Amino acid sequence: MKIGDGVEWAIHCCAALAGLPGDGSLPAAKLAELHGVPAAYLAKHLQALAAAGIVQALPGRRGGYRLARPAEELTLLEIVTAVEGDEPAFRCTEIRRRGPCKGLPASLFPAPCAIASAMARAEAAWRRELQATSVADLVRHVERHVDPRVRRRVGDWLDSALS
Amino acid sequence: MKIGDGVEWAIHCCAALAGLPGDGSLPAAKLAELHGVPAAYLAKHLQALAAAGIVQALPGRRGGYRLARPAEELTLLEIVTAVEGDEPAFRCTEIRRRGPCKGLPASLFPAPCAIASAMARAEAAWRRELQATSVADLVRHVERHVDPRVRRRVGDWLDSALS
DNA sequence: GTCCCTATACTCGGATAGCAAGTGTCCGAGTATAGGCGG
DNA sequence: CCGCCTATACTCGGACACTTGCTATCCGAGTATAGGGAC
Repeated sequence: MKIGDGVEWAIHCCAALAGLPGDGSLPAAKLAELHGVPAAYLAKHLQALAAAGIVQALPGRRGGYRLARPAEELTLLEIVTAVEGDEPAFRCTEIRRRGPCKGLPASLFPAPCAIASAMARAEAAWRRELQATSVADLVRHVERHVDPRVRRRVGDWLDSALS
Repeated sequence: MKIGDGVEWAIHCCAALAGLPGDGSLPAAKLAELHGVPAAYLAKHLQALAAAGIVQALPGRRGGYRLARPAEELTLLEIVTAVEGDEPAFRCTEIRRRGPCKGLPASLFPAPCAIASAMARAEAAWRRELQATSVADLVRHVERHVDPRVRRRVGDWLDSALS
């Protein structure tokens, strides 16, 4: 089980966009430079975020990306789902119907497999926890717990990038 | 994010072994036939279960696998961890230190990244839920909610396999 | 009849190919901007 | 001086290679069993 790097990049990008002043936007190349990741590949994930309605792509010269909705309403679950897909990690292949039970009518297996149910419960708990954190929470955490010198460094870089 | 098929097979195998009478054992080939999966590949995952101390491999002619511990003490989390590995799905690559913050001393980043913390909380909730279900729970569920005709079919097959 | 020995057949275990999905990259379509031109 | 037009430069969007890890398979090492033979 492995979560792709794109998820981490996407969340960091959303947090950065949420920290921009006013309705400022940032192009993919700048977001990649800010996080030190390949620009072309990050663009791929930003497309996924745009398709999911999380960020808004502004075309043209001075274009870029900005959050499509307030950071307060944007949960980590939405970002993870947009990048990784919405199908569950565990997929029951109904192996209980294979082997000696092959050929038995499907009506004999009404309830879902107990294993699939348990795994689904676990994933639901995982999603619930991700939904409890919003991008605004991340921004607040940065404002409170990140060293001022780091914030200053990032702020200066953003000023030069936005000009 | 995707969980390999081997996890589903491993849990089904543990449930089947837990349902065996007395200290009976079942070889990998029979477990594969019972579940309709490739025997050689299932053997690979059974090795992982044996290495983790979940099942016990009995060598020799009449050998096979049996549970190494009581089904009541065996949780789904242990099985999933044994097959998929114990490293977390989300791994923070510390991209906050790259880009314009590159070169800043590491002492400026004492607390873990808020994103990594949130993802870790979600995974902890996932593990907690998996730990709440034991293999014995699965067996009980089968005894209560699975159609008697299905249980009969599997029981007959097991009798012929154990002889 | 009992014990021992040997050959066998079956088991697990690790080392070896194949494939799919994630990873990384590129170039083309489209648009807001900046400058130049005409009025 | 003001408005319009055009060329430009920058943006996003989708199509194209590559690498890692999961999927699938095989053959060799080891052992309990079954049978036969000697006592």
